[in-house]
Amino acid sequence: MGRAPCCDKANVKKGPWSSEEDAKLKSYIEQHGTGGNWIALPQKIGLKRCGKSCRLRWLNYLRPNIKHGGFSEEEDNIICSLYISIGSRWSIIAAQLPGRTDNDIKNYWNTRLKKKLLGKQRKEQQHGGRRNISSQKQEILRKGMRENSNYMVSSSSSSDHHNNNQILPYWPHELPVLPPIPYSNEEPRFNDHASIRKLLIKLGGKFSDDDQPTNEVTNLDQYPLDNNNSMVQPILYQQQQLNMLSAETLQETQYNLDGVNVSTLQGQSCSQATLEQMIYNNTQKLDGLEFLYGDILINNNRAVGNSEWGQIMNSLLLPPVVNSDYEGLQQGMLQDCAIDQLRYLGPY
DNA sequence: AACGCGGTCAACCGCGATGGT
DNA sequence: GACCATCGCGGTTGACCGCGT
Repeated sequence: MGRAPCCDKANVKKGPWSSEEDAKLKSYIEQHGTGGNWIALPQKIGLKRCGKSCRLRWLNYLRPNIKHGGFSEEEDNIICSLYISIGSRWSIIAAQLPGRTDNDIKNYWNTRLKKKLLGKQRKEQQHGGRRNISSQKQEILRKGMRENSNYMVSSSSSSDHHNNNQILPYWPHELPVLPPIPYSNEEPRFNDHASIRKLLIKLGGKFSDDDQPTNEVTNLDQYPLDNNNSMVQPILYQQQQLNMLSAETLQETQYNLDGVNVSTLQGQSCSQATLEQMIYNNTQKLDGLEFLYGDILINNNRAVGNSEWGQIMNSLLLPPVVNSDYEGLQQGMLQDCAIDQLRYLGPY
């Protein structure tokens, strides 16, 4: 037995809205509000529309202070950065861009930004992209060795919000910073969100077409470097970002660890060992987490894609990173990360 | 002028989440 | 706890438009 339809399909008008319908809906909501029931609303005002359709029309078009089109470079970068962090959660991304709707951002991403990304990647290839990225990374590593030797895990304590912001130069300060979260893809493909995100990370998470050298830092720069092992940095970065999250944001976005909502852990007493184990078990899967490790997993998980995305991703692959103790390191990092997350989430 | 094609975007659809009973 | 109605989200569709041939 299927789900009952939300409205009588036969008596409901579909397709584009007329100006009369718009006017009816707008004036009613402005005077009375939605009444907390979208399904009943169209009958109340004599619209032959589905309640869901009314809601969508209001949210995406009629609502006051809606902006359409004309995305700025800064908005591009925000969308891009958030996409790296949280994936295709358009509603959350839209919440960070006043006046923008999730539908708008989704359309903008699918029709423009993704292509912009492709174009930029081709440019990189024409300029010897693979070697460029590699050498750029090495330069960053060297720079990190010199300048960030004091960076320690403890610097990610929740009291360091201001310091943390300093490593996100183009991130508007009023915006909550969302952490990269486990991203599950049972069968990773090159044209899926995770792959696009990896590509974005490789490209620095920015869409500036500017080929001139700038002082803008890439996402690689955003990971402060540890002189012991640079691979730790994305995880530390994740920790920092998580620490910066407000409890409200966490609850709103409801990050899950193997079905356990992180937000529900707040205020609950639970043994450290149990929670560590729980998070550790989750990270064992590694599906989708690979973007947190940059090249390491990409290279350990080499796949041949026939799609355009596949070719792009393959072109970006770097020589394998040799790390005999990778697994141990990884587990240690993840457990440390888990412990730090739990510290943030509350006493245990 | 007619046609085909690709890009854009408003709207639809289905499903999971949520809240009330 | 089960059930139901509704909400909210992300993916997809299809109408429309501009451009090239």
